[in-house]
Order: sequence, then C-alpha cells, then structure tokens
Amino acid sequence: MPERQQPISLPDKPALEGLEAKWNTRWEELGTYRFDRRYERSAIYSIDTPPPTVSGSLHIGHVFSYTHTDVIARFQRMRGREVFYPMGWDDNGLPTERRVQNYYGVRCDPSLPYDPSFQPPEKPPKQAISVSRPNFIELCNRLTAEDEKAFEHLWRYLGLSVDWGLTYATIGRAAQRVSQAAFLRLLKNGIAYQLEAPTLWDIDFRTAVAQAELEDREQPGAYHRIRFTLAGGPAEAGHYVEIETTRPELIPACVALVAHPDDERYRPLFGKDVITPLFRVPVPVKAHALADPEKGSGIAMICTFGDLTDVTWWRELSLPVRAVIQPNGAFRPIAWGSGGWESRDAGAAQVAYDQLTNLSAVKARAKVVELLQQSGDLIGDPKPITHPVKFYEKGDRPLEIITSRQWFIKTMEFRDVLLERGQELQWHPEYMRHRYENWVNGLAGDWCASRQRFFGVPFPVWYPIGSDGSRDYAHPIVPDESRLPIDPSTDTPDGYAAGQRDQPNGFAADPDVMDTWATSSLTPQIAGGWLEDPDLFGRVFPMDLRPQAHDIIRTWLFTTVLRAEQEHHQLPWAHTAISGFVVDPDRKKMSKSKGNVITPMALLEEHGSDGVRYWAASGRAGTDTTFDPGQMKVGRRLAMKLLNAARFALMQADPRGAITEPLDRGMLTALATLVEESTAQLEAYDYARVLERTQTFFWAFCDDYLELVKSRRYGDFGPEGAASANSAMLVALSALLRLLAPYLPFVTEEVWSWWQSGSIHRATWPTAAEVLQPIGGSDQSALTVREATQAALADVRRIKSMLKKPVKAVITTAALPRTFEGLTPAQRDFLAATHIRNLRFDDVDESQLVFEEEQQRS
RNA sequence: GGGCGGUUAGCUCAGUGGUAGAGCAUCGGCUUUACACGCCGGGUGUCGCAGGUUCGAGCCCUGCACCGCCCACCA
Repeated sequence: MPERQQPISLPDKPALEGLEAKWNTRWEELGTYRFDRRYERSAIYSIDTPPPTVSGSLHIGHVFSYTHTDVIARFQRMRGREVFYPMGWDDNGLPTERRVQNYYGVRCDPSLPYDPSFQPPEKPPKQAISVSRPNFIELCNRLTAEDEKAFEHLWRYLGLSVDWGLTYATIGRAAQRVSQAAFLRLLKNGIAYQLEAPTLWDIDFRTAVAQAELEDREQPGAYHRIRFTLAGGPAEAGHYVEIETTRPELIPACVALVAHPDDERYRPLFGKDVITPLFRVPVPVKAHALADPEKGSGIAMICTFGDLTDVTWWRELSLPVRAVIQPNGAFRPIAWGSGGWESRDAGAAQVAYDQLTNLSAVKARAKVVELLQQSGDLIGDPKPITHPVKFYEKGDRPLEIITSRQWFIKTMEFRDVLLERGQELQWHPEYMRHRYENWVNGLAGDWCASRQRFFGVPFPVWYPIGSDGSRDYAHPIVPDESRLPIDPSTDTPDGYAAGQRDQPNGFAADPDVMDTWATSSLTPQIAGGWLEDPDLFGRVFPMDLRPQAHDIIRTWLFTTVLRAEQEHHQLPWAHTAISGFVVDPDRKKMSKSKGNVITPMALLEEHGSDGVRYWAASGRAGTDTTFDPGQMKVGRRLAMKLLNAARFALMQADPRGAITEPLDRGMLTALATLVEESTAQLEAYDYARVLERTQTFFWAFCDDYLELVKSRRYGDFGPEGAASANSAMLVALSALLRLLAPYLPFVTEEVWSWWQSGSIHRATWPTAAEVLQPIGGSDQSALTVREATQAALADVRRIKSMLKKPVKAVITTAALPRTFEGLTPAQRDFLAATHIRNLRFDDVDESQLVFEEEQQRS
C-alpha cells in the first residue's frame, strides 16, 4: 500500500459542517488538483469540460451533470492518470447580450462612437440607454467577470476537482484567436464560404440562425381557402383555382402555384398563368414532386419565402424573388406599376398593399383576410388548426426567411465521414449515438455560421471597396494568423491606412460575429492550447472525454466533431458521457422558463456538498433524474455514518496483527470482489452502479460486520482476536474510503486526514490484490462463514424483535445444514453480538438451528 | 412519419435466465460503551398488455398500449 499512515488523531465529535470550506482551502494550498504537464499523453486523462453559459446563475442541472464528470475525473486521477480538467465559461453570444441589456438597461447601437468615460447608472433606467458597440462589449466583459466569480465559488463548494489555473472564456483572447485562425483555415481550404441566400431569420434578434438552433412549437393557425383567377379566362365559376394557405399575408410575395406532376386535376394548368387575388399579379402554375396532392386542395402557393419548402421550390423551379418582409419583420413599402412591381391592376394592388406596409406578419394576415373577404376571394371561413411552426430556440416569434449575405461552413460533404466518426466515438450510454446519427442524416444544408450580433467573435475579414464604392465580397482581405485575434471594425488590414475605412478604393469590415457554436466547437483546441502551446496540445489532444447533456448533441457535440475532422482529420475525443436532465416529480425538465428552479447554493448548504453529490451520482448516465431532496438526505446520512464508523475503527486501533478470524477474512474477500467490480464499472463510466453497490456494502459493513466483531475488537477474546479485527477494519476502511472518495470528496478526505498523510484524492485507487494481500489471497471458506453468520444474525434479530418477552430458545429459519458449519467458526462473535449464551445444533429438525436465548439482562 | 428510452412496492429507483429487491414513506420496538443525523424489525407487488422461446422469463424474441425525448419539407 502506498499510503503512509500517521499517528491517529480523532475529533471528539465528528461533524460534516464546514468541511467544504476547510478542504477547499487546503486543496488550493496544496495544489491537489493541479495538472502536471510533464506526463506523456498515455499517462494523461483529458476532459473537454462543458463551459457553462454565463448568463445568470447555475442551476441544479449543472450541479447534476458536472458531478458526474467530477466523479470520473477523481476516479481517473486515483487510477494514476494525470487529469487535465479545465473549466471554461461560455460568455459569448446572445444570452450574455440579453442579460447585459436587462442588467444595465442599455442597448447596443453600432453607429455610436465609443465613449471611454461611460458608466452605467446604478439602477437600470426605464428607457434603455443606447451605447456604442465597444461600450456594450465592455459591459458584457464586466458582468461576465462577476458571474464567473460566482460560478467558480459554487463549483469549488460543490467540490469539482478542476485545475482552476486552467480556465478560459469563449469571449477571451485565446478563444478568439483559435476561432479566427480555424475560420481562416476553413476559408483557405474552401470549407467556409459566403453566400447571399434565403436564410432562417429571427426578426426580434435580427440575425440569421442555423438549423441546429431551430425548434418547432405548436401554434394556432388557420387554413384559408383562396381563389386565384385563371389568366385569360373570364372570372366565373370553373375559371378559378383554389389553394389553401396558413399565411395569406404572403399573397403579394407569391411567385407561383405548384402541384404534383401526376395530379390530374391540375395537369392542364401546368405552364399557364393564374392571377393572384388583390394584387392581380400573373404567376405560373408549376409541377414539382414535393407538392402533396393530399394536402389542402393539392395545389400550393409558393411565396418568397413562407417556409423552407418554398425555398426549395424557388431554387429548383428558378423562380423570381418578391420579398415583402424586412429584417425587423415588418412589411416593406413597395411601389406597384411602372418601375415597380408588375400587376394587371397596379392601382388596386397599391391600394391593397399600402394597408399592409409596416405591419407585422400577424397584423398583415388579419388585414389581408379582411380584404379577401371584401373581394370575395376567400372561400368560406378560415379553418382553425394548430400546427408546428419553426422558432429560434431562444426566440419569441416565428422565424422568417430573409435573403441576406451569410458565412457558411460546409457540412453536407462531410456527412459520411461524420457518421464514421460517430461509430468510432465511444458513447456512454451507447444508445445516445442514435441521436447523433439522426441529426447527421437529417442535415438539410451547410452550417450558417454568421450572426448579425455584437458580443461575439468577429469574422477576421475585410472587403476591398472599388472606386465606385462597391464592396468586393468575392475577394476578402484576411490578416496573417500571427495578428489574431483582430476586430476588423477597429483594426486595419495590412497595406491599408486607417483613414481608408469605408472609402472608395479603401476597405470595409465584415460586420458579423460568429455563431456561438463556431467558437464552442473548438473547446478542445482552446482548452488544449492548440496554437498557443503546441507541447501541451500534443499531450492532451485528442481528449479522453467529452461530458455533456443530450440536448446539445446536435449542436455542441456535432460541431466539435465536425471541426476536429476539418482541422485534424480525427475525433476530438475518445469517449463521450451523456447526462440526462433533472426533472421535477411531474417529469418536466427543470429550467428557468418553467419557473421550477431551485438555487443550488441553498441545497449545498442544507444537505452538504457530499449529500447533493450523492443524489447526482445516483442518476445513471443519460437518464433523466428526478429532483429528490430525500436522496440528498440519504447521502448526508451516508457521509455522517462514514465519520462515525471511521471513528469507531480508529478509536482503538491497537493491537494490530495477523488477520486470522474467518469473519474478518470473509469480509475482506467480499470487499476484494467489490473493488474489482467497481473498478471495471467505473472504467465503463457506470458511476451510479458503483455508488449503489459500495454503499450497500458499507452499510452491511457497519450494521453487521462491525456489530459482530465489536466485542472481539475490545479484547473480550484476547489480543490475537482483537488484532485480527483491528487490522481487517483498517484495511476495509482504507479501501472503502477510497471507493467513495470520487463521490463524497469532503467527508472521505476528512476521515483520511485522521490517520493518513497526503490527500485521499491523490491516493492510489484500491485493488483486489491490495485488499487480499493481508490474508494471503481470496478465502472462499471464510466467505461461507460470513454469509452464514450474516444470515443467522438476521434471523435472530427478526425473532427477537417478534417475541416481545425473553424466551429460552428460538428456532431460526436460516436453516441450511451448512449454516451450522458456517456459523461455528464465528460463534464467539455471533454469540456476543446476539447476546445468546450458547449455540447448539438441536435435533428438532436437522435443517433447523436452535438458539437458546440468554436470561434477561439485569 | 422515422428513431431512441422508459413502464417493477404509496414515492424514487436497482435487478447479471434460476426463491421479486433497496432507499424513502408508514407502522412497531430499542437511552446496546462509533453514530438518535442512530439501531432492530413488520406489512406492502397480476414486474404495462398479449403471444413466443426455454426445464425455468421482470430479464431473451414478436406484436401492441401508454409516458417521455430526439429527428423530419409542417401548403
């Protein structure tokens, strides 16, 4: 055993209170969790820790999943791996912008100049103050720094064995440098490209969003049956085509009707024109296989753009663009007639459309319905339905599709290799792989990676401005990698003077920032020092473990695999451990928006960090787990029991000597099996099972084993018996403490410090061989003694409890013939623990044992 | 529509083809020299449903139902 024992020093009254503060201070002083980079890659276990979003406070879900990671980290550290366990803060992006806006009462206005003396008011004013982009970013940095301090305090209190010297922020310099350098390499390799195209767009945040950030929400809506006039024919029955739509307000954006090529009803119309109602615009009737004869009237209106199917039709049928919705969601002003939009009746179109100008989609819809009713083009009443509508996951209003210039990162051409990487990656639990494959197979287009926002990593790109003032997007100017990170809105490209910004023959900055996942997808590179510290990177990359929750498989996990493939042609990590959610007793995810959040700090203070960790570690990998303070209380009881049992074992630890008693030897043999199985299960990331089994063993150790040997260890049967018990107890205590150390780091460290030197968290993980060494190997006959004695003990306890008054004899049902032989070697311990005077095999029935109860004690 | 997971005691959940389990809750007993933040004990089950394989199924196979989640072009 590598652990060195020191003189035993026991507290009179052990307590859990204050252990978090005490040991956090000591661990920090001693550098217990400091990463030592001198080790080779094979001796290192590296973790790509999730950087929590710094936008308010951590919640119980964080505590849950980060505990899982910490258990693994502590296990691997005790197994002898040097653990690279950094912590990042995801302070980049929209959540921070929103929080800063609310916290300080400001809005970012990029057109304003920087004001170096700006200070936010004490309280956020009712009317938001407009500030420049640099001022806004200063406030973002200020608030995230405060939040990060609070987060670190909570993480330390919870007992995460992070090396707090290894922290990064996704808005920090290193992260920006990595993000920009990786982007420039993609650009150089043709994997990143720019395109002006219809893009999913949030009208409130006024930014493009990616497929990965979509979510469907069931919304009320209505089918509107609307008639289009056949061009050239008289406006009478039989000369109309009826379509159904949920978005009648987009009639002015209609560019065609479409039906299935085989649909007999509409086949005669293909190639002909129809006239839109109200706006009197001739549009062609087209055929496309995507049109579903079963839906609505079987013929649909194509608008630019009502949904993603419109985009497909528009592209594949080479249709024109008639966009009506602006980036802010309002209908834009349009001039009809000569020089403007085409119409058979420009005057009427103008009168109708002017009533929509500057309205939102919802208001415009009501207005159009009113106009259609007046014109008689609405057939019947709108038919209310609920249907799924695409939303930005952080947004409040449905997404629109707006044409804009955006940066894309290629994903479609990597699909096959990404599926292979998904096979190669070891998933815990295994079935989570399906979600990844589902997502990769469902990819609809390349990754739109630019955002029209402020607090993020800027694209490190400028564009030349021609003598006519036009921007040459096809030939972006890029900085040398050594200059990174840069902000193109303040930095000047090489070969240009600052005064040439936005001037003819000068340069213009790319105005966008990167999608937050374009930075987060590089966390292994950021944390591992990809560009800054190649030596470190070689020792930690590819990493061993990516822990994360299942809701961000399609975003964080997917994009990280993608970027590692594009840059390094390999997986970013060997394993991924997927955590479930914390759900309330109604099976609802606990989250801020649901209003069922519990403050983690209060829980940690009430139940102790070890108690809360016990609950968290009871949740199996990948499984949603019920929030359960009861389990935290159980965890706290376990921690308390550990203190007291250890005190008992250590309070009279001498004499010590050979472990000769069968009960002692049986206990250690069983413990060796537990150690062996626990090790294998933790290697397989099955932390919940190990906790469950170890704790079961420990309670039996306390309630059965310690009770059985108590009398002997006090010396009632001589020094040799006491020595055997004492020595066995210490071997068991040492191993059990270490098995529980990853789960209950505070109480195990406390107990360890009573009699061992050094931190238990740097002690060697127990082995079966180590536990068996003092008894010269596994002892199967002693195991039989242990089982028989425990069974008989349970019988005696039951019978004694049932019979309220003292009796002469009791008959047990632990009644196998082998019980007698099994019990005999431990009979002194057994009789002492049960207060039975003597043990005899009676002839009542050869399969039964009879005990004679002692007289009532005086 | 496709996929994944779940369904075991009042609650939360283990369960590895071989006599259905734990903790909590509940009830009863115990001031036993580590621990009353403790100890001992009791009651509580059509293992979602229906078939099949097997000497034997909570577990393996097939189908179904319900719950939850992921994905999907959702006029």
